[in-house]
Amino acid sequence: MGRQPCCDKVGLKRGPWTIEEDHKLMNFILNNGIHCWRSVPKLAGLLRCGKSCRLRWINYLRPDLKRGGFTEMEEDQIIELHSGLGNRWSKIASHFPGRTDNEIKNHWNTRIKKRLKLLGLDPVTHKPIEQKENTDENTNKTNPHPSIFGGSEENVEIKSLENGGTKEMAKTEGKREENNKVINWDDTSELLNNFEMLCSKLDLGSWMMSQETNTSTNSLCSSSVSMDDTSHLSMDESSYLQENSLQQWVDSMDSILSWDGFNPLDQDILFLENRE
DNA sequence: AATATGAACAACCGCGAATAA
DNA sequence: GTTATTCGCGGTTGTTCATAT
Repeated sequence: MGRQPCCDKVGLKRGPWTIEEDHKLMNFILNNGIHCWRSVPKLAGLLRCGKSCRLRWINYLRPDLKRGGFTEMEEDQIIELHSGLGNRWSKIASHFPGRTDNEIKNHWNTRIKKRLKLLGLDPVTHKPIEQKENTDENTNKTNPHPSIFGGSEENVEIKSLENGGTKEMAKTEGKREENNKVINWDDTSELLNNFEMLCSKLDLGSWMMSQETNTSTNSLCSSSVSMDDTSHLSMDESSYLQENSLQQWVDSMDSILSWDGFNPLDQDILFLENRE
């Protein structure tokens, strides 16, 4: 007898998320927080499994996500961390606030790996490929994870790929099409950035803190969020600003994400109104 | 213009760890 | 201590888009 599936998959939706689903999940989590992923889809009115909701939130909807291509500095740091940590992507991601383990893993597999190969380096061992067979036995005894930044021979300056990041940026900032409905992703990105900006000044810290309290052992995301910026606000100020900016953001998201035939989530709006 | 190929990234799957009962 | 449940992680696959032929 094998392991039971994480959820009853009968009647559950799979594949790419629609804007409406994103909207529902985002609204639910911002209003209620996360207590149990398994119950999230049911309570949020989604035909998805909890695992799928968690992944979508962590990798795509989290307000503190940093989008866009990786900088040269970030790439170098990833390579260095990988040489020491190996494929522990969540550990690596914890060094990059706003980046997800999935994002870093994808970037590694599609770009950095190739770069290292072009430079004659083994992406797994970070050692020169030619000398791998000859030196494996000796080097493994002394240094199992030699960094490419270590010895003079291996101290290779890693340059970004030609046009690095530009394609990704173009893609991210371009149009996003789902279910034959096209929206301008610029607007949503901008909105998320605005919210992030608001959060950094005012409220995200409080929200995250409430999540930490609520979820105790459940970590909300891989990356850590600084609480320092919220410390100067009194509780009243902070919660007032939090509710207002959150309301503004949710309202803005309503207008951006809405399309013909899309019904606003009355329940969620009602919930927000009742909080004031 | 049509087709093939490759790159990038979102999403899924299965496993192990942590926790609850 | 054992079993069941849930979560998080890493590997992998599927889909979309851009570019080459």
